[in-house]
Amino acid sequence: MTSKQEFIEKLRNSSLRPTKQRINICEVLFNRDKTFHFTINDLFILIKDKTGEKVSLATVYNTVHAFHKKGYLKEIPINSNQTYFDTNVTDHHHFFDVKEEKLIDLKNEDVGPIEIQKSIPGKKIKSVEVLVKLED
Amino acid sequence: MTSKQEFIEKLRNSSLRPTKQRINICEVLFNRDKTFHFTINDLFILIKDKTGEKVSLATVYNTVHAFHKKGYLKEIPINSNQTYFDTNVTDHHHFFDVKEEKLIDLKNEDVGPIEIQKSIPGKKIKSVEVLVKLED
DNA sequence: ATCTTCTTTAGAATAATTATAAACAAGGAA
DNA sequence: TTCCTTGTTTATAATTATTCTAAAGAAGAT
Repeated sequence: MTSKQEFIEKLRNSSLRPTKQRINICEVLFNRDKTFHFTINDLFILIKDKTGEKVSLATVYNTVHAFHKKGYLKEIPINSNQTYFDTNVTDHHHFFDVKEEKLIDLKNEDVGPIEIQKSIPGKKIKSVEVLVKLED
Repeated sequence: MTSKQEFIEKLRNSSLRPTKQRINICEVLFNRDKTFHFTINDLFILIKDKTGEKVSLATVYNTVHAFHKKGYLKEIPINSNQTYFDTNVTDHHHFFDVKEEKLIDLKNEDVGPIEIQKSIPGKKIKSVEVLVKLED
């Protein structure tokens, strides 16, 4: 459980002004036990439901992108009509249940080390992500 | 090099009528040495350039989806504004050069075997794909 | 030839995301 | 505090990839 005050400091330290909207979004996103997978629209609805205050859709987009840029959110590479984000920014992988359009975390141990044996001159590896699609 | 006649047979065997448009698309997609990564829009433009005949955008969508369904194309999971497809439908992985928005194949040997140690009751694994993002 | 079914097509509809520009709020300086 | 600058929010419009629609056209069977 992170206090409102801690979110304010975290935002300040990232040179993001701690607005009411951003603090609300922080509380919805980061006051959780488990990792959270969401789309912008999921979040938009959740904010209203959980905080009782409405934040405009544009602000949700702005804030999620700002948090992503600062490294507080991770974008999950799937082809879906909507973009998925993850509050777990550590190195890890995903199951994607194609039928139910649901993401499930895979711990790094569940996948084992992945050694990339090829390299591209002038480029370095930014991330290695495994997506395991599930069917019935 | 596959002949037009062979494409016609391939289409018939897949219960897809061999129309002029589909044959043109086959020639653009499958008469290649190397694997080919593309977006619908890439392909739309290429068809005009390579065959001199225009195929409507809707038909390109229809055909690519039909080929995908039949297993002649693979969809590559990246978050991009456009969906990427691959003519290499064998089990393999990708580099994605984020800056240049370019895909590069990774052979299975370049990545090594991936053992998924976790399973979800009632679900089976459909595919395992690794995406390695590259930066400068 | 004729008929049925599948396919193509242009254009409209949809839906996610981004841009715009005006109102507003934060934080600093006086 | 009050003023000022800069960053933020907001509703709405614009953009863009993709899907839908319905009419015209082509394939294949009879």
